[in-house]
Amino acid sequence: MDKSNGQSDRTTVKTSAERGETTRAAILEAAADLIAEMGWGGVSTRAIAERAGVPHGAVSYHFRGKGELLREAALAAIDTLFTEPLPALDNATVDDVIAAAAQWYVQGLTERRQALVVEVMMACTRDEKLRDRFAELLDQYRTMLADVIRAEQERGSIAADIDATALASALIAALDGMLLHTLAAPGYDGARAADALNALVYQRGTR
Amino acid sequence: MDKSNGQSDRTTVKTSAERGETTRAAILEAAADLIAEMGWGGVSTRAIAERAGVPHGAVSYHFRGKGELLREAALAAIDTLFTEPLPALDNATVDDVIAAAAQWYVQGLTERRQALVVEVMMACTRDEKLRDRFAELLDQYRTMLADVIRAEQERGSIAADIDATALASALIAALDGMLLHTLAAPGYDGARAADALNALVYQRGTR
DNA sequence: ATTCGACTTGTCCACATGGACAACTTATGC
DNA sequence: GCATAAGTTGTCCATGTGGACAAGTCGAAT
Repeated sequence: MDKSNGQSDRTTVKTSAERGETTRAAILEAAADLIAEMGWGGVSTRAIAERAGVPHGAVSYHFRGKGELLREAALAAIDTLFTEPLPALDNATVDDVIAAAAQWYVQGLTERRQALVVEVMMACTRDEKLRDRFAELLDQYRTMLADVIRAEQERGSIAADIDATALASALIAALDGMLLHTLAAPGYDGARAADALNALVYQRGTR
Repeated sequence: MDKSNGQSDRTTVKTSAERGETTRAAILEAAADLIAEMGWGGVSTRAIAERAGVPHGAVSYHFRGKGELLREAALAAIDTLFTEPLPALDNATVDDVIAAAAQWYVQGLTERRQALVVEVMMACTRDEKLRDRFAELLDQYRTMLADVIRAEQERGSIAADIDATALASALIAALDGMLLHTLAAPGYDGARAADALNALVYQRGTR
């Protein structure tokens, strides 16, 4: 992750520790890829190893088991996936958030990395450890969105009599739902749904 | 499905055809259960057979393969799952739909049958046949919701300058997203999010 | 130079999986 | 009655699976 050398290719010889870190990272990334591609339950450690370009035994060495590997890979991937497209949410508006999300869906339709998000949420249903750790992440994002909403309510662009936290919950759900439909149905027009959502949010504010 | 006898127990002897239909139905129901429980990729034909109370070989006999079985089971289950809680949408309001959905989520949190919906949507990502057939269903529901919205717009309870179809898309996504979060995060307050959604939809209408 | 420890690699195993199928039971049409 | 077709059941097999592990490689510390 945070190595200071330019070379990161697995074949480039470095210290043991560095080499280890590199293959470990490769395995994690391959795992995240495959979760999105095949679904949480459709991933095999062998497929992960193959995609990462390492022998199957390397997985056993670096991770305690499949569950731990998937959890770690998924949470790391989601964190970067969420942080990357929303770099500065400080002065953002709900409008920005919705737009960023919508654009992210469209842009990412070719690579299907976003499916990871839904896969993780469904996996949370069956994996308590994952659920606990993901809940933290989620709460964090919900709180951030609620703050954005409150700021806009003070500015008057969003009706003040709507509970900001509840609205944040509804909006996050709506965005994830749009992601879900975008992934599942080829004909789903996410951008148009996003516009409708925008219209709902701002219809009574002083634009 | 449409048998006229009261007895439907598998052990009760009936005609060959009836017995066949019964075990077939048992397999389908077990399959739908297990998809919701274990995830699309986590289901095995053996587990299905065990849950249905039939020997493993029965699955091979009644279905061409695992994929066909899962598809058929999932689509049938979803159809009843959607139709059942919304019996008469004819004179319904958006309010009704949101309320019904929210209540459905809470009620169903113990049995986790709703997870099936999300599992199917994710499976659509990887199964073209399933995607095509599910898209029809989805389109049907979206159209119905759009009609409800238009009716309310004529009555004036929903702002008329919002595109009904787009709003329907956004609302369905929001509801599915709320389902997703309700399933994944134990602390998620779906009812409150539903209220916020309601407030958004009706905030400018003449209640 | 030698030892040491971290990482790698290939192989092994016990087990689950999906699917096929032959041998059976049993209602139904003749 | 009896042949027949539909449904059932147990068993078999090739393949995939997760995990373990011993032998090997190689740089680092002494």
